[in-house]
Amino acid sequence: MIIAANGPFDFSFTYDYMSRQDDCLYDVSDGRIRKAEIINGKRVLFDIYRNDDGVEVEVLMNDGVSDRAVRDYVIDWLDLSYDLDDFYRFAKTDTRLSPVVDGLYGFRMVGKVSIVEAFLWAILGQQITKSFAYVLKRRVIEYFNHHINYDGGKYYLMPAPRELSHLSIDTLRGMQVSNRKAEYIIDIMSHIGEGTISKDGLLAYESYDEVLDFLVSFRGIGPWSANTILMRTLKYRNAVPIGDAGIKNALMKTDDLEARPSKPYIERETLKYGSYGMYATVYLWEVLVQ
DNA sequence: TCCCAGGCCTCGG
DNA sequence: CCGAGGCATGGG
Repeated sequence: MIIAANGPFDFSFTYDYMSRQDDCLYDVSDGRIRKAEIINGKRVLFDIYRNDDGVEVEVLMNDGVSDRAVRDYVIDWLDLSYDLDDFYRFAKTDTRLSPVVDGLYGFRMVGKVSIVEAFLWAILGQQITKSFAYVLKRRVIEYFNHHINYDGGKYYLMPAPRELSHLSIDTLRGMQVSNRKAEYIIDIMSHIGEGTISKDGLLAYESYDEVLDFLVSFRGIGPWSANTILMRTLKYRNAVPIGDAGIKNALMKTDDLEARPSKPYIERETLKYGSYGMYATVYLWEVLVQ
């Protein structure tokens, strides 16, 4: 199955980006990204890899997920439906973004389709280094040991929200998750398990402001966490995680600042990007890569 | 030792 | 509404 993008897409950037993460929910090797997932309640394992017309998907194991559902999943995951040229037209007019997008033609945001994963990551990722956050994520997911075995490999699946909400504080503390984060995870996952929070419910909101207010009403979800979810999962093109350490460092570099920029500075500079704020953020993060 | 990591909550003014 | 302090842990 071949999927074309709406505008430019270069799989090698997706591949490089994913290679730099230490995410236990996919494997990267030999030009392929392999992922196990539960779609519509059924397990599936598939590879994605470069194709001249976009990205090729090869299903390796399937409990009955339709091709259409796998296709929609990949489009969502790799953000293939977004009109990236529209962003580029804007970026070329901006002195800060113009050099940043140069050399990254066809780089797209890697999304998080699962809200369970998105909330878990938003909480675990707070304050600590990304590499440590990935260690914590791995510990939580490996604890449940849901996986698909294939060709000698083991491919992990996200646990269900109710499984996560039934974890004890002590179990999470044993994984070196902080006390407060443990509380947040258990609470949020019980909301997802009960349906108070659902992807459809979040997608049904009319405006950015409304869904942001709803998200930050939960303990443990602040502006940064809410905006990471708005970006990667709900695809709000104006979402920017103000206060993010990566944005601070990126702006310090692009704007040649002596010190780390203040929150008002970041807010002012990213707000003017409007509906391009999300992709501006995604590209600014890349200036910190080597 | 101190500061920073893909922050957030609580509390005192 | 705003700023300070605490939280957990690893790395420079």
